[in-house]
Amino acid sequence: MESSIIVRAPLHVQVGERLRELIDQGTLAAGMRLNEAELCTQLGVSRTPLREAMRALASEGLLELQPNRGAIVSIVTVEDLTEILPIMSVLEGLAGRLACSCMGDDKIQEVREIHDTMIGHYQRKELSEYFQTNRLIHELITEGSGNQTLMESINSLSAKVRRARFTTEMTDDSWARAVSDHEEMIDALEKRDGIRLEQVIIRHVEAKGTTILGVIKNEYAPQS
Amino acid sequence: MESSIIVRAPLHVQVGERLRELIDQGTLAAGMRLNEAELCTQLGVSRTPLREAMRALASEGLLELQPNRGAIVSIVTVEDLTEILPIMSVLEGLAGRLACSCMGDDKIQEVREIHDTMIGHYQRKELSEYFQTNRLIHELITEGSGNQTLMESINSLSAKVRRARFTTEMTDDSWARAVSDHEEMIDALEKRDGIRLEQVIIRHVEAKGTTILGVIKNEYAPQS
DNA sequence: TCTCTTTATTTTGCATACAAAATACGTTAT
DNA sequence: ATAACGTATTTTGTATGCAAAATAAAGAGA
Repeated sequence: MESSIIVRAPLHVQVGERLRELIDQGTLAAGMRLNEAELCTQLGVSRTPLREAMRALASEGLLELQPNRGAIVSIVTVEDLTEILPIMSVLEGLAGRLACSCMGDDKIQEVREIHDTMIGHYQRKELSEYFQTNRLIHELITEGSGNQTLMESINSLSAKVRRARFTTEMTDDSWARAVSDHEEMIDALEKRDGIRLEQVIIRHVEAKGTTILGVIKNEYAPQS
Repeated sequence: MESSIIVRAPLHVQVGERLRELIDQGTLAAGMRLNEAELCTQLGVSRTPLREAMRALASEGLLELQPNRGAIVSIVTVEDLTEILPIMSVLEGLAGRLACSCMGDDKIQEVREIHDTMIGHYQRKELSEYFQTNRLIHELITEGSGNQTLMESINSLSAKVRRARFTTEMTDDSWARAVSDHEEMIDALEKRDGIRLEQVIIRHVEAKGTTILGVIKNEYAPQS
């Protein structure tokens, strides 16, 4: 009787995860062509599992397959973001509404603590830490919806937004507004006011989207 | 100089489409195990393109891959529908809101015509034709959003709902309500009142969801 | 008769080999 | 020098073969 059998995941799954990492961390940059043979030697696998993994990533939108011409790391365009952000908005809103019914008191308490931590980072102008805790809050609320499908949808879209890699520098004004949104969010969550939380999140994410798109346009034309 | 070169799609793509059809039409029933060798002879291809196609379908959620144990046609459970329907609701709502800004007058006119046709089917109690035109309206509005990502999300979820294959028999009451919702929808669309259209669609789809889930529960316990 | 073990068969996972398409390169002609 | 053609090389697409895992089957012991 073996007690610790390590059932290692199929190769193509491992390869898929590895590719995801490489894309996420930018080693495989957007627009880059993927050479199968090259990747094979690099990952130490044959073409079959690599290709299977690539199909999977392609149908998730991370890769773009060009018939007889290989695959490139898909590029997240401004147009893509313009499409994605409104969707994120209503989906995260829905997650918030559901979370108000589904989350346990302890989980809400947890969000409250992270929220307070985030406020501290805001007051000390610790941008990076602020973003990290901010993201954590959104993730906890998404999880809190208790809706697996919704989580997956949001995560998939969220990954694309992150891959866009814009330099997010907020103005004092938009930052203050974001924080005030979050104050209202945690309040609505603690009162389990789903409708209100949904509205606040929708507004909040829409504003965030506007900021992002604004920043990106500036990057395209920074001299203006 | 060849003028009509038919660039036939890669095999694995063709296979993927064929599998999708087979699953959609129920030839490959939910829960059914897929034998690679069997499918290969049946489709006249080797295992490699078949397997690649299967990975792709799996990451779209149509198949479920069990390591070393093959693939089964994924089963859409009541829990899945319970998760999916609220998402459909807000996504279709968003599509409606966007459609009010994006659709051309001619397209709206087209929806109006189909709407009137649908009302005719309702009055003559032509259930099947009613559903068909109903679905067409929802699809046109989704398209009308001009948001490709949103369309894909909705279509993907919508496909799962359809695969659940419940017997949709509406009561006179819920049918009347659905029609009245549609009257309000076409009105809001023609007035390009995005906010109102969004609200109506959300309510409408939620109600449809309630009906569906109700019906399914009855099927599970029909004697009650 | 039932259960557990052992063996045989099927089925999946991976690697390799071959074919076809696309790209790169060099040559020739204008 | 440039453009166009043809060849060589690279790269992708598909098929097949072998190994490992899972399932089915058969047999031995209780």
